[in-house]
Amino acid sequence: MLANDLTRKAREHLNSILPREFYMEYTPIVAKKLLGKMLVRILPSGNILAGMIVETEAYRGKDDPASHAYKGKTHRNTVMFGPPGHAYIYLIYGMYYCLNVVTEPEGCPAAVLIRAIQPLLGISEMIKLRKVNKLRLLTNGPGRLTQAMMIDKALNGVDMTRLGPLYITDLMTIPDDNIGISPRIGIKDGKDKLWRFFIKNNPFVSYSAQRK
DNA sequence: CACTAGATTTTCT
DNA sequence: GAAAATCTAGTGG
Repeated sequence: MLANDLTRKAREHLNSILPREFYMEYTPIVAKKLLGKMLVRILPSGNILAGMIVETEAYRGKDDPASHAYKGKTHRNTVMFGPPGHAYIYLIYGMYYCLNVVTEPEGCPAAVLIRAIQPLLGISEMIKLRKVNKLRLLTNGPGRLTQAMMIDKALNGVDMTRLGPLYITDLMTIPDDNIGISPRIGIKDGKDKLWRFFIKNNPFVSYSAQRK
């Protein structure tokens, strides 16, 4: 789709918020369904930032050794045990934040990590926040997109099914043919599970070698 | 483009 | 005290 058409479509869908039921299903299914949806961030200044989700990973509970919830509830992962549709945000490697959406019914710990987006609205603002000049490096990684959208622990627990500082809307549905699947990135255990999903050949997917 | 060392600090054992 | 769902900047092809 042409860049101009995408931008117009983004503006048209700013208020088509995904309902809580969207997140109730088995997490890998939700992770796949989130491709093509739009992450929207309203800054304290009122500026609107938005981008299409192009890469996700599913994390579950006690059947998933890669998950923060594998060994039960802790202070950090409490949100994962709560109702679906809320933001689970944590600090990784001492300096970057990762954004997840909680999935599956309350009490069943699980979430989808949003690994990359394609910038659509507020791009110049994102460039200021990230201090990079290359468009491709703006939001092609979990730590990068949170920096570009001013997302940190202050937003942990936010309900993303309501209008507010952070939410997700329906932009489009990606056909199965255009979806790539692989093991998750950056984990030690759980590499046998194929729970990473991405839009094939999209330049904003993290790691160029893993884009097909 | 491919590969990698080093940064940095919360979280849990 | 060790590990961590990462990124940047450096080297070399």
